[in-house]
Amino acid sequence: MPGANYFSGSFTHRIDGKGRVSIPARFRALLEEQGDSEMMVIPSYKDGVMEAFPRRVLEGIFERLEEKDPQSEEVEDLATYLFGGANTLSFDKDGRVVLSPELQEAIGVTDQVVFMGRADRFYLLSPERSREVLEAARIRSREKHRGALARSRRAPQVQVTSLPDEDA
Amino acid sequence: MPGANYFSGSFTHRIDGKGRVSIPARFRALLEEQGDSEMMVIPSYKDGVMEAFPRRVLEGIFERLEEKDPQSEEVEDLATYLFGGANTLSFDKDGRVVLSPELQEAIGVTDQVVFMGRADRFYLLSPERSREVLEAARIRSREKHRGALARSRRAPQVQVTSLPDEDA
DNA sequence: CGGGATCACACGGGAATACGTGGTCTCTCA
DNA sequence: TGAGAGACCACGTATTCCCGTGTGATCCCG
Repeated sequence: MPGANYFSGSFTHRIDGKGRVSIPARFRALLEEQGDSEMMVIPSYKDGVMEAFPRRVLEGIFERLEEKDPQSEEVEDLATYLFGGANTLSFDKDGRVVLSPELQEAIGVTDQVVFMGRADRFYLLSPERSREVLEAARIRSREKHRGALARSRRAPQVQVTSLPDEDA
Repeated sequence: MPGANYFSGSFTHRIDGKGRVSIPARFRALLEEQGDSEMMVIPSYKDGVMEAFPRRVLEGIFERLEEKDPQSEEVEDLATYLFGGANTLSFDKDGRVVLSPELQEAIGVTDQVVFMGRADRFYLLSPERSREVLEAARIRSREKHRGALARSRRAPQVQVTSLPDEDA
């Protein structure tokens, strides 16, 4: 898969007795493409969810904010949050990372984790939580953005596009 | 048909014991033209329907929205829905993808799938559902867009209206 | 205009490979 | 010396490759 730019898809993997999990091969490839054999993990503002980034992405987020407003309190807090709360998980030759007991507890997992792609990052969460998150996002997207998917760049002329959604 | 820009037509293909299906040659050609040997599949708002895109189209949808309003909750949700709910199906040298059992269940298929072109994307659904969707669209088209086809000089009527399968 | 040869494409199956998963062994550091 | 981390290995299943076959479509030439 040459040049996949984003993390996408959901993958459920097993945690072994030592707390190890395989990173989905596709995610791993993307991470390695971006540099190192590691990922940064910080707690999401969403409950029971951790966010994982390639280091560069995390640093990029910070740098962009800092440029805009170097000394603001907001940036201060963010820096503390990002770097203080971050965990660097480097993966071994087999492409696995170790989830510490604290990490596991934070997302309420014991023997399975879900890796859920989310554009330039991905989530780590429990299977149950993943269903909730996905379903909530789907419903809210549908309400607020009805047609967002339909409104594509090259709007077809004649065809069925502007039809009201059916399902019902 | 060199340079066809849109997915059009309906094709019913068989799912083999391993869950593989051949992508209609025309669709495949269009997909490869747009980049890689893969397609992104996400659940449609329509019930029992999956939507398939070239990856770039999906990414484009996201990027356009993100530019407009990077941190809004709506964009957050959409990103989660799009990327978390997506499946990347890359096709093999023979132009086939595998539909996971979950995918098959989501659209209620067991041994046959319909690929239904829809402009810049296409649908995956069961034969029965495809008839429903098509017929519903046809009827609503007629009500709301009465004359649309007649008015457009170049629009080939056949393409949109006919539509029993193009293949056998 | 017809009828045979050729080609493209959908489909099936066996073989090779990738990937997730479990275990062991060693090295390190307290 | 014991606990934990990391490297290394081993295995089974699932995915991908690769080749073969049939059938329908297309082309070609009489």
